[in-house]
Order: sequence, then structure tokens, then C-alpha cells
Amino acid sequence: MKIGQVAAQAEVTVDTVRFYERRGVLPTPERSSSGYRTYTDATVERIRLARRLQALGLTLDEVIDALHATDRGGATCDSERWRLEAVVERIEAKIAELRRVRREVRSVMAACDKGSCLFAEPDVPA
Amino acid sequence: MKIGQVAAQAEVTVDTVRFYERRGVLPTPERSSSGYRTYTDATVERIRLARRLQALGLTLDEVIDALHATDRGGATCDSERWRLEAVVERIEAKIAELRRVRREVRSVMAACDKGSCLFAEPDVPA
DNA sequence: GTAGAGTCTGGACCTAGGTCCAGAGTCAAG
DNA sequence: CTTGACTCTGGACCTAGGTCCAGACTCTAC
Repeated sequence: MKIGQVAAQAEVTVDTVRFYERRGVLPTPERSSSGYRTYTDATVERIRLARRLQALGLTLDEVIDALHATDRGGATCDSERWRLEAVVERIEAKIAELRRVRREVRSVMAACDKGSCLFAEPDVPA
Repeated sequence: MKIGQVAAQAEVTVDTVRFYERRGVLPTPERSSSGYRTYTDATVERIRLARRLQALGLTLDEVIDALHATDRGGATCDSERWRLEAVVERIEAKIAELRRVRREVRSVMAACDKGSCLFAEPDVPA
């Protein structure tokens, strides 16, 4: 398979496939006699898995790490579970932060209603 | 006041002050005879307000917009309230998205426990 | 045999919000 | 009058995850 076909099947662009290669998501591919990268279905699956992990909130570096861990063999659910737990924690920290900010925005809005507006100074009438 | 003093009082760096000037958060300042920017306390207040708005989740462009609106005069709590409401909506959309992803991560973890691990293919014993 | 589609390289570009730098000028204290 | 702290300009750099480009090459179909 050539890069375009892999990209289409994995639903990414050819640029992304090459980018993943540079970053180490994908191993250095074989080349045809004319220098074209050649791939198998396994590459499509690997890209799909990478995207899935990214969609779950892993950074690209974490995805690479996870893939390399399984490449080395010996990766099991138990041995890799912590990655997902770390993601959940990160998500929860973000949610907490967003809630904090929302509370603050609401309190500013409430203060605004009472006449102390952030934007327009309340012109205190004598 | 010179830039360093303004920066210190507003708790930002001098680079940020100059950056804010370029972006339009701050108006073009007066210059001393030697070419140094000169500021008043009002600038410190303006920077503090800008940072406050950013901390509430407004983008820098939105902050600039809000400040310019009040510069033009006529800004009131009522006329500017929508900005904060928009921020709240954005925050809520983000929270919803994070919750969705968290649900998905958890479901992947649960599936993992049942033997279909994303990382390590379950080697189905015969 | 040639047009058009695909592929190659590697480096520039994008967003957002700054941060950092060199090289030159300015200012206050000792 | 020199040292050290401050300021000036404008452009490069940072993160993250790609995206886009030119100019050259290759492959397929007509």
C-alpha cells in the first residue's frame, strides 16, 4: 500500500502519516524501488489506534510512549491502565478549573448587577 | 512612570506590556525626550483589568474588544454582560466535552478489564 | 508519449499568548 | 567618568499537533 491509500483508510492526511513517522508514532517504512513508502494494513490499524488514544486525551508523546511500550511486548491491560487513569485525573483537574472560573465569572456578573461593573465604572451619583 | 515600574505594579513583564501595546490592549503611550514610554496609574489599572478578564476566560481579542467598547464610552453592565454570558457558555461546552471524553476513557478501561485491551491485543487462548 | 494524479524532500507556516534576544542607547549612583 | 540597571527596536522562538508548499520525480491511462 502507498501512503495515500493508508491515509485514506486511516482517515488522516498523507501529511499526518509522514508527520507520525517523523515523530515516531510509525516506524520507518519500507520503500519501493522508486522510493515510495510502502505499508500494510497493520499501519492503518496503528494509525487508527493512535488517533483513538489522542481522542481519549493522551498527548502525542504519551501515545508514542504507549505504542512503543506495546511494541516492546509484554504490555497488558494492567501494565498500561495507569495511562488512562492519568488521563482521567487530568480531565478532572481541567473540569475543576473550568468550574472555578465559571463560578468566578458568575460572581462578577452578580456584582455587575449590583452596580460594580468591571467594564463601566459605576458613576456614583452624588 | 516608565515601563518597568508599570510592569512591576501590574505584575506582568515589560515584554507583556509592549506586547499589549502592539496588540491594542494599551494605547500608544507618550514618550519621554529620550524615547522611553511613559505611563500613568491608569495604565496599571488597564493591565490589571485585562488580566482579570483573561483569567475569566476571555481571549485576548475579546479583552481588546471589551476595552475598546468601554473606551468608546457608553459601556454599561447591561451592554457588556453578553461577553460574560458567552464565556460561561464556552466553559460549559468545554466541561461537557471533557465529561464525554472521561466517560469514554472509563468505558475503555472497563472494556480493558473484560479482556479487550486497547494496548495489548488479547491473545485468545484456544 | 503525454496528461494528470500521486509521491518525494525539508522547511515554512498556523494558532494564542506571550517570551527572549542582540545590539544600541539612556540614566542614576559612586 | 565609569559601572550597572534600565529601555529601545524588531524579529526569532516557544508549545502541540499538525498543514501546506515548491520543485522534482514516478506511475497510470489514454
